[in-house]
Amino acid sequence: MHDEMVTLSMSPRRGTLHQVVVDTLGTQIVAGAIAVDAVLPNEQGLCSMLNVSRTILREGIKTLAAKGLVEARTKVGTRVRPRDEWNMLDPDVMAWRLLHADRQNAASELFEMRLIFEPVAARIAAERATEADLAAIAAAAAGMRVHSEQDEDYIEPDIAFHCAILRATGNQFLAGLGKLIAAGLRLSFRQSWARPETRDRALLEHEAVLDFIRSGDSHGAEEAMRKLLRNARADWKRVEATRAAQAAAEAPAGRIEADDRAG
Amino acid sequence: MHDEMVTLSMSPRRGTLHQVVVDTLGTQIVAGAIAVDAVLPNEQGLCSMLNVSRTILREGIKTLAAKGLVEARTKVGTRVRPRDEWNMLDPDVMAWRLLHADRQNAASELFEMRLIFEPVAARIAAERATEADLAAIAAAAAGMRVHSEQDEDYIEPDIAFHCAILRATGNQFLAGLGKLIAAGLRLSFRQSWARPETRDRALLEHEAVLDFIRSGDSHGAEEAMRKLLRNARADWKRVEATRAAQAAAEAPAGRIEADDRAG
DNA sequence: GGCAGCACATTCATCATACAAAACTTGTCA
DNA sequence: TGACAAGTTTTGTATGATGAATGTGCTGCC
Repeated sequence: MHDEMVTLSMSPRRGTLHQVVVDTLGTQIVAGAIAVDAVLPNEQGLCSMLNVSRTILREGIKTLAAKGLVEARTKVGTRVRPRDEWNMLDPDVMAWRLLHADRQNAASELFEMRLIFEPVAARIAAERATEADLAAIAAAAAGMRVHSEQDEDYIEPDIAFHCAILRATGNQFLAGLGKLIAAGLRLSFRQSWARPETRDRALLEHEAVLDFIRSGDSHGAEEAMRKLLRNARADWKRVEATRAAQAAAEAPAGRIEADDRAG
Repeated sequence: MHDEMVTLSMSPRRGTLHQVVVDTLGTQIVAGAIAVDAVLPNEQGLCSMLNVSRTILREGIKTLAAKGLVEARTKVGTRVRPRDEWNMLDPDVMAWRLLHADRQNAASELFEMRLIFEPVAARIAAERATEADLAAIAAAAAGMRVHSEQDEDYIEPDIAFHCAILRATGNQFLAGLGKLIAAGLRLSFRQSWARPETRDRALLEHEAVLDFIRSGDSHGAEEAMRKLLRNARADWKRVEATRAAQAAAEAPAGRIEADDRAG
């Protein structure tokens, strides 16, 4: 029937068996290890591959179907849907892209998205934010300042800051994008602020956005957020380039393998 | 334990039992008939309410969990998650909002989203669109012109037009927004172009966007798309106001009920 | 030889039952 | 009064059986 073997590299990640099934299959599909339009092995086959019962397998398939990755049809089997149909805005799908495949593209596209809507969101927040919204944004900024020394705890208030602004727009679709940003920051942009001076600059930029929003200066808030994101993207690109250079130096794929510890 | 009874108004919609479970529970949750933070009846209870086996019920719950609506935990039961956690960008969740609850808010927020993203997408498309992208956009515009007489067939090429532009950006997150727009247009904005002159104007506006993109005029494309969407939103608001007035006239909730057939 | 219609086989859809594990509650004991 | 342990409730997991749908191939007719 289908020539290409589908082999699954088991990776028992999180707790429940359900999660293992979803993560394993989701990762493989997003990474392209199971090609688009390919038919998965039938239920019995998948059960023995993953060492789970049919109950669990089917629940996992239903979870993937809910995210648009697969479609089960009687007699024909469970087929991977075309990429256009995937719910790219689903946090899990994005996480699979960021973690196991397509990392650079996904991160770059996420920055492009953020540059489109976050400045506008900051502008709207400056116009509409309630006292409670302002308090939430201010609290997040304060949290960033408190944790600006240790880079580990720095990220959560950063996420909270951006989510609070999105929520302050009152638009639930915009607020929903916060989950994408959170996943992106947690999974991919940690290393961006490894350097203290980067964190310091980012902190000031965040506080500037807060001030503009608090004073109701919508244009200022928009521009401040745009500047913040442009700089964050530049930081990320620099780190990414460094990493790529290191990777190229460490694993030259059979080419010259000396010369890499020069100044 | 929890005082508030959870009663389910059965509504066997689409084909499979799984769909019935997901639609029924999803609708009730989004509509607020099952409150946030409420615990659903246990599996046995839900099974008898919905007349399905535990297998099907659990698969449905897993689908809802994949969209962030509920969370099942041993011993504590299946709880409706806070609204912030819902995947508002999931097409199904948005469809439930548009169809059964919160229609005006959802539609209005969707227009705000579109006004943020689509003009920029048109600009990017003008810069990056490949020949294939241009062909797809042009074909959709042609389809609109062909079907500009019958308002039924008008909507699909309209959807295709906007999706093609989003896809032409090469950004898969932006492309993912296409599914939201498609659902919104299909479910909520049909009546906007009931009048032929509205369709004619919209057609010209779409063709203008196409021309700007084709000629690589990114600024022009952005502005043309913005104008298109502003007008579409104005149309929708007018129709919505008319509908609201009619509803108020027809069901005056015990007030005066004559005087409504005056010129 | 080609095409239409029918039987078949495969696959998911659904159901029923049983046991395991987890967590909140309660009761007991120090 | 506190902590610890047992019990009960709920979801998690496994298994086997039956039903429905559909692609495939065969058969027979034209």
